[in-house]
Amino acid sequence: RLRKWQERIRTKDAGERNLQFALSEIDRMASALGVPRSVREVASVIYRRALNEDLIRGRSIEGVSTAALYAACRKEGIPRSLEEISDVSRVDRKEIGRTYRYISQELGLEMRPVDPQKYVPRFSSELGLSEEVQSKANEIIETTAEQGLLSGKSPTGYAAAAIYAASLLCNEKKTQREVADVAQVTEVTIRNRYQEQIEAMGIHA
Amino acid sequence: MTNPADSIEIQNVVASTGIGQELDLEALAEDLPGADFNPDNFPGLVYRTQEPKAAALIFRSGKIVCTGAKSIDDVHEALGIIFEKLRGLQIPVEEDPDITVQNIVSSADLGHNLNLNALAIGLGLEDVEYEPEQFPGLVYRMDEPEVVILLFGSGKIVITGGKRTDDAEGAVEEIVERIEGLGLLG
DNA sequence: GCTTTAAAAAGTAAATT
DNA sequence: AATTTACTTTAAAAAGC
Repeated sequence: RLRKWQERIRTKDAGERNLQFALSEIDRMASALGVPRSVREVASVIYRRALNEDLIRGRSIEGVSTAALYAACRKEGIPRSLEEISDVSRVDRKEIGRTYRYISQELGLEMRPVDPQKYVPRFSSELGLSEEVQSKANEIIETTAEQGLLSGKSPTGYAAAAIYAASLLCNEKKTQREVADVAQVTEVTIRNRYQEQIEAMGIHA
Repeated sequence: MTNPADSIEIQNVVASTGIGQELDLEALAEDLPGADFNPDNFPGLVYRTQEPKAAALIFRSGKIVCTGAKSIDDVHEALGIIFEKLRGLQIPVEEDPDITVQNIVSSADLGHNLNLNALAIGLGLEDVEYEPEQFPGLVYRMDEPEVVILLFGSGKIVITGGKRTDDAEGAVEEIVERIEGLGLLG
């Protein structure tokens, strides 16, 4: 009987330690990403729910923690791309993506696709672009997305192209390379999305 | 107007069968020109047929998986060639081994561009997986027929998971109906 | 879970030229 | 900057780790 007691305590302690580890990892990654405390709390709730629903079996605590943080950023409207998330996680991009899809489905998070406009403020400020450029970029995104141009395209590449186009239109030009670097996409992607967007906008240049 | 169902093309058929005879794959790898066998990587021996083009995975148990064929007839033809090759090597092969189709992959064209964002919400976020950051297609799991459909912005789609030829027809009919019901098709 | 096989869709990426 | 090659997703079977 004493053995069972000890086992229970040991198990409870292990579970407690794992939870603490997960929460500290979420905290560490959230700090590295510079996201507000509210996002960490949402991520913690998602992680605890995943734990309660037994979704961690066969998956690493790190992977679920990272996926929970990725989901929390999106839920709170300040998304980080998988690329950015994987920069602060020890889990690779592919694993984060598949774990996110799994917990999202199982917990019924009903996440909506990321709106590229959500990336505009952060990318733009990193590039030192004005409010005017941001408004223009948002206008480009909204208008062209309505025309169906967004289907299947990566939100970061889409936002990057719109910011690049807006910087040209507002005479605050940034190079494709500069925008590509902050958005973590290639210049080729920016070029392709940019061409489609200006054509859809019926823009001169 | 062209019917989307008429655009359906089978792209790949996966089937399984068995010759009812254990095999020495090491020896078979020697006797079958072009056979790939790396037991350290994978327990099956890989053999490819040229016409019809297909690939077979042959296992020690005598069970065989055939994939890559463009039709069910091609599956039978490719496996028939393999059966004959084995018989030619003095390996006893059952008269007419049962061949079971396990999966059919088809492609089709709905003929109109699709707004995948609207579609994800319209079809119900519950049954849909749309993560354009990871993959450009919207993944929709259909109950009847039980298949998985990948929908793209171009209106092109992929139907997979079905075991019968008419599953693709049923799936296209159903998805067109659902999308039209949402007013999201052209 | 993973390993291997094949095929389509479209986006993204990296290596060559 | 154009080409080529390659990887992302879906399904399914096989034997074994």
